[in-house]
Amino acid sequence: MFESFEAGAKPGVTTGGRESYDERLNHILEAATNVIARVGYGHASMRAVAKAAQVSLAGMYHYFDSKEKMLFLIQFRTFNSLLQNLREKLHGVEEPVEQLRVMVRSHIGYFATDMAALKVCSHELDALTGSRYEDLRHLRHQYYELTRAIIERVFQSRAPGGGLDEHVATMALFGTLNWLYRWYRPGPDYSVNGLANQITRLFLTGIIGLKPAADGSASSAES
Amino acid sequence: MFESFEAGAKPGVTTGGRESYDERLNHILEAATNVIARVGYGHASMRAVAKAAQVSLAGMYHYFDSKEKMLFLIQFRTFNSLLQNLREKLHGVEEPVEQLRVMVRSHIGYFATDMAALKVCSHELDALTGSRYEDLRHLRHQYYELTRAIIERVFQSRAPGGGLDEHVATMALFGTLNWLYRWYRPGPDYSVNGLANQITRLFLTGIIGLKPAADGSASSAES
DNA sequence: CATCATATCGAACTATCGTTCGTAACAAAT
DNA sequence: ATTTGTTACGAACGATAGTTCGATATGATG
Repeated sequence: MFESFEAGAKPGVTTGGRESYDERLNHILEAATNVIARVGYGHASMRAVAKAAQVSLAGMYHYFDSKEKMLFLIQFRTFNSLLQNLREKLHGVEEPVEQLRVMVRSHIGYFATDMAALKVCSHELDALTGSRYEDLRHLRHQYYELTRAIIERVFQSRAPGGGLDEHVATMALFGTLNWLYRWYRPGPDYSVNGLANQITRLFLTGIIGLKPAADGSASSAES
Repeated sequence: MFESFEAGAKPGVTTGGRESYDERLNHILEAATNVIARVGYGHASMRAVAKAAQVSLAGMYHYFDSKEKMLFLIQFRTFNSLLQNLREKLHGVEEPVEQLRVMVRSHIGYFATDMAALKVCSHELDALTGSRYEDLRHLRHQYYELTRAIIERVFQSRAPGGGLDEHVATMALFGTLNWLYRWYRPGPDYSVNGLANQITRLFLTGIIGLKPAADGSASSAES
């Protein structure tokens, strides 16, 4: 289904250089991520990426065939670790509301760790084409299904027959989370956990709803 | 404060042609909006816009100095009418919760009317530079302040001392609304009013909160 | 009719884009 | 030492980008 995004074309490991093949590729992709996050994929020239990565222009084409493949690698790796990250943190958590809190905190935490990568994944969704677009869509769909399943369990356990559309609710949450890159900068004002608690609570009970009981979620500050 | 975005450089009205200057400009901007919404500002070439508007490439530069100015005109006009639209619909509505409902319905309704324009305004926010960016930021800020004031009134009237951050709540709502262009297509499944009611309710009372009784009538959320 | 500003266009200019080619440096293997 | 495959780069290519220029057509004005 997926093309293996690095095996196959991957050359033998070079032990002599200071960096291995994978390390070098990561280094270039990281620089590319920052450039794309700053100026957008369309205006991010390969020359600018090469300069940021301190590699020659032609030298980059040793690691990927094209600019679009470069973007694909960035998005694929980011979405993969985002998904894997969420699955790990969800492990052992059974309570639906707590699963939702874990999901929100995981997403915001990942965003805080690598803002540039998540911005590229949120903002440049349509830049890929053909099979590369489909592969990414498949990954995104897994993330969507995981989240929607949590929301459905919250519905069933807390508000059966509530009348809210699960798809609308899920997309509303993704909208809130994917819009973070436009305004949220982690810092003392809004810590990751504090913001995650606020958004979770907002999504659960709204701006005039009751505060959910339990949970060590202090309203103004977090632990 | 603003540069008048059409006066000053506006030539005299030509009465002879089939279209006036303004009509012609609108026609070109409309075509440009559709192209940019489809392929993104970075990949939308002036040649593609010219072809879509059925104008020669050079002929477009009679209506604006540059590609960036073209994008500015699109965003400026869209945000202006979005803002004016909201102010009109808010006229005479006093109840905070109803004001919020009007705001959400107005935004979604505008989106349904001109999806391409609102997509361009949501997605190409950073493509402008310098004073043009500042002018747009000022407009967006007005829209933000208007919405935030409504949210604050809802807080005060329904959930005083609730502990939620107004800025977070406002940006969460904008995230939900600005993300619509990625998934929402108006139709029989989700009508504008239906979706607006769902999102308003979700924002007010969350996915497990109480359903607010009917419409503007007070739903006692205390206890 | 002559004049003038507006409106429009074909063609070309310059810059920059993504990409490729030929080649040199280097490490490991023969 | 020679071969081989990987890594890296300077230079250039063809395509396309935004923009400009000069000319033409047109309707209004005197």
